Amino acid sequence: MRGDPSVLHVDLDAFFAAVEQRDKPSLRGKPVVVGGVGVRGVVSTASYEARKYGVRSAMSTAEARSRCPHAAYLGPRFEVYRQSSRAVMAEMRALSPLVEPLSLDEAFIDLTASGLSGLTVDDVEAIAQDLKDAIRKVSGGLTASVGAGTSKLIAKIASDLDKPDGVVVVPAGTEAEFLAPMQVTVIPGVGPATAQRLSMAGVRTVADLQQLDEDELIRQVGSAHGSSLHRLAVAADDRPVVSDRETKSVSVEDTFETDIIDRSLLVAIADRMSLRVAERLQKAQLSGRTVTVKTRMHDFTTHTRSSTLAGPTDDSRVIARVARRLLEESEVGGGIRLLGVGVSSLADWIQDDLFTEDEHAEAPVEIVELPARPRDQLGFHPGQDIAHPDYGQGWVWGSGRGRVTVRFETADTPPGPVRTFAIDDPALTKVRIIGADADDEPETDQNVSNE
DNA sequence: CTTATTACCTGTCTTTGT
DNA sequence: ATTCACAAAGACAGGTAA
Repeated sequence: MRGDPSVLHVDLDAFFAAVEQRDKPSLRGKPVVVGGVGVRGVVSTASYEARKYGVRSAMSTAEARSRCPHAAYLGPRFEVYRQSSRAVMAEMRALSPLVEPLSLDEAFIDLTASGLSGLTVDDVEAIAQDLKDAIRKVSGGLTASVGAGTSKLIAKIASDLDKPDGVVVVPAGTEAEFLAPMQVTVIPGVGPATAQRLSMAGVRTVADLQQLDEDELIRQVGSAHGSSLHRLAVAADDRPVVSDRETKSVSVEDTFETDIIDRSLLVAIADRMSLRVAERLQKAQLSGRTVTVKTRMHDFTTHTRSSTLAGPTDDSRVIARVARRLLEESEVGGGIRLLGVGVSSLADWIQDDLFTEDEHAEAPVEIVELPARPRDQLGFHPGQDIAHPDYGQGWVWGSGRGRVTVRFETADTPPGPVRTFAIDDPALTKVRIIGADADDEPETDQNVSNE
C-alpha cells in the first residue's frame, strides 16, 4: 500500500450524451438519451437533464420514453466517441505513462509511474484540476470527474462522489473510515446478487462487512470473491494499474426485433457473426481455440454451447462451421431473442497451417441470374448474398408472400438497416451464393494413439 | 419489459500424467 | 493389456459484474 493518493480514477460525465450535446448545440441543456432506439433498445447514457426524470443507464428505452417523452433519443455513434476517447486518454498518458482504460469513458492513472512521489492531497487536487482542464480543451468541452486515493478501490469510489465535474481526493490513512459508512454496493464487484446474499447475512454497509468473519463471508459468496471482499472492506487493495491488458475473448451478439424460430435464418446469422468475429481476430492478430454460441430464449434464459479446437484459428469458415454445429445442438424452443458467437482461449500467435495448404482457396462464388418474373419463394434462402445497385451488398434475411427482406451491413453499423423489396423488383437481379464450407480443422475429438 | 462486450468465478466432469 | 489411485489440468455450462 502506497503512502500517497497517487492512483487516479477518471470518469467522463455522461460521456455519450455529452458528445452529442457538444456536436449538436441545440441539444445543450436538454434531456438527451443515447442508446438502442429499437423496440428492444436500452439506454447507454442519459444526460443529466434526462436523469432528472429518472432515466438511467441500462433502463429499457421504452421505459425511458415513458419517463421522459420529450428527450432526444439518439443511436450511439461509436466512432465519434472512440475519437474523443483517444484524445482524452492521450492527455492522461501525458500526465503519466501508466494508464489503464476500463472503457471509452473511464481509466485509472498511476502517478508514481511518472516519478511523482510524496504527493499531498493538495498536490493531487491540483494535478486533477489541470487534467480536467486539459481534457476539456482537447475534447471540445467535455467534463470529467476524478477520484484519487492510495488504491484503485478508493480512487474508483471517490470519483463517483462529486459528479459531475468534481474532484475527490481521499487522504492516505483514512481509507477504512472513508468506506465504513457506505453501502456494500459501492464496492466494484458487489452487484445485485452479492448484495442480496450479504444482506441475508445482515451485511448492508462496509462497516458490517469489516466486522464479518472471513470464513463466514467465504461461505456466503465463494472463496475467491469472499477473500478479496474481506480485504477490500478494510481498503487493503494492492492491485496494480496495468496498461495494455491482453484481450481474452472476442465476441459478437445481436438481439432481434422479434424472436426467431427459423433455424436456417439462425444459421445464416451465425455465419455472419462468425465472419465478423474472424475479421476482428485477424485485425488484432489473434486466434483462439474455443468457439462459443450463446442463445437467449424468449423467456430470457441464456444458454451457451462451446467447443474447443485442437489448435487456434482465425478462419471465419472454421468458426462458422463449429458455430453451426453448436447451434444445431441448441434448443430453439419458442424462439430465440439473442444469438451470439465468440472465440476465446486466445493465443497471440497466428495459427501456422502445417499441413493444410490449399485451404485458403477462395470459397466458390456463383452468380445466378434470377428468373425475370419470379413469383413466390423463388430460391431465396436466408444467408444468400445479394447485390443491390442503390444499397450495395446485403444478404437475405427472409422471404415470402412476394417480398424479400434484405439486411445491409456496413462496417459502421453492424446489424445494418433492413429493407424489404418486392420480389419482382428489377433491381434485384443478382444473387451470390457463397459455396458451402469445404475444409477441415481437427477438433477436440481426434484420435490420439500412443505407443 | 430487460443491450453489447469482456472478464472472471464456480461446480461438475473429463482428460492426462504418473 | 487392464485396473486403481490421485493430482493437476482442461473443458464446459452457468452466473455475476462492469
